[in-house]
Amino acid sequence: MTLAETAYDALRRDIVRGVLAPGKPLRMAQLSERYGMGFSPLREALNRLQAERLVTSIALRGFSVAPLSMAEMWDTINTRVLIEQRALRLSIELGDDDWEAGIVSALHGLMLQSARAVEANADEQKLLEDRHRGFHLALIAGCGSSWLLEFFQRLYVEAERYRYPMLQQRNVEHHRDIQAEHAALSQATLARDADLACDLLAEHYLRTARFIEAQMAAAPQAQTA
Amino acid sequence: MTLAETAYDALRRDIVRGVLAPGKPLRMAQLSERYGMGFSPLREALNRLQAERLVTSIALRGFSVAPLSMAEMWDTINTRVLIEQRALRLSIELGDDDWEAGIVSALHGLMLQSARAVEANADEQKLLEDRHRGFHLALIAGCGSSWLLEFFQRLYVEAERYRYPMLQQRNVEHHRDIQAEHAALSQATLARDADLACDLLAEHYLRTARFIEAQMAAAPQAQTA
DNA sequence: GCAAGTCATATTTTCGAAAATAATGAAATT
DNA sequence: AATTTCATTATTTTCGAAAATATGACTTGC
Repeated sequence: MTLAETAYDALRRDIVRGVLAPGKPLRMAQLSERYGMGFSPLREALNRLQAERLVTSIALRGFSVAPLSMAEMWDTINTRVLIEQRALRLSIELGDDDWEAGIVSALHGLMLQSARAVEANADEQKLLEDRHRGFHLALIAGCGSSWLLEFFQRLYVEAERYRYPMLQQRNVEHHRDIQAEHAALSQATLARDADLACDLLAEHYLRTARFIEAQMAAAPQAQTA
Repeated sequence: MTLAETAYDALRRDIVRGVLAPGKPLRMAQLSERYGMGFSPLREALNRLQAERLVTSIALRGFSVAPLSMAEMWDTINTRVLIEQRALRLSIELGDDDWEAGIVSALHGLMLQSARAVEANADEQKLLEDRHRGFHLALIAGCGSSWLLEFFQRLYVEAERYRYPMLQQRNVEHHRDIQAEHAALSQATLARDADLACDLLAEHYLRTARFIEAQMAAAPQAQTA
């Protein structure tokens, strides 16, 4: 892997996890020391991240971590529902045996990890997050549209920034609820019931959004610092 | 404007217009001479373009112009219809006086330019293209969603790559048809008839796509070279 | 004849310094 | 006291060369 790719991954992770707080200016000298490399690979990573809206920049005044806001969170969730409902319908219509197998496998992996993650360390957290994305990706992987899949990835990362504080929670009941939703969603999808699956998907995301909004209202400084 | 921004604009224009053919490898030394600058600003531009899918890259093997295909054109058009129909419905629901004024103004400018562009030089072509994007943007500018607006921009640029050969045509009848569609679309939107406006929008894009497909079948080497 | 290894060349990637620009603060002016 | 000017410092942006890696031709052994 090149240094630029290393920088991209590291910056992305640190931004999503809030280690680099929203709005924080990213100075080249500082980043160079933090990640142990010269300016070139860092600029390269920052430019990619800017195109993905995780970073903002003004010419000759440098980069900073993109800010967060409740309005943007709702926009992200609503757009996500639009994109994923369409992709899910297409997958249900077009999906083949491999697509079905992918869902079963992803759900299985997610359940295993989810059971373990309540008492988790950082590595297990990351694995759970990967499996979670893997599951939602598996649902729509049969849609046949590279644009829908790309927009899914973009919106997933953005949503992850808002979801991160929630992931830190070790609430057993909450984990169990989410697992049940995943199972129901997977079941409706495999039964090729598009209307039901789309409803469950929307409800799944809206529930999360409402939860985050409530949490944010209680402790707004956590993320929008 | 920084050199990196200059490079970004120039590369983008040359890719969209097919001056740099799809699939063509982009060698740093070559680009450096062509655009009269060092590697740094070029890499910066290429990274942004890669994130926007106008350019592909493989680590240590450099960049190349992203390829075109009929399958991808249809994916682009279909996704565009999804995004813009949603954005149009939201605009019709939420749009204020400024939004309405923007549509009237954009349509007016487009008509003026369109009448002139049949006998056009390169500058008028570019102005027409800007006005065309301006009009479609004006229709959905009231939607209140930065994600929908960003995806609109992304898909517009991609579609422009396919549409470019068509733009070269000096067919008066064809221009008149397109103008009529724009007028009808604008009218339905301002009348707040969401269902009709969405139908007209979809038909507008599908007609273009079918036209391009027919043209491509007749002379496939023009773009997919 | 053909695969695997080896060297020379072409190309990308990275660094470190120089150039260009912005931010800061002190002195001068109104 | 407030504003402007100007130098100083901090920071980004760009360049040119060095390092790292890929490519392709050529040889060698089978």
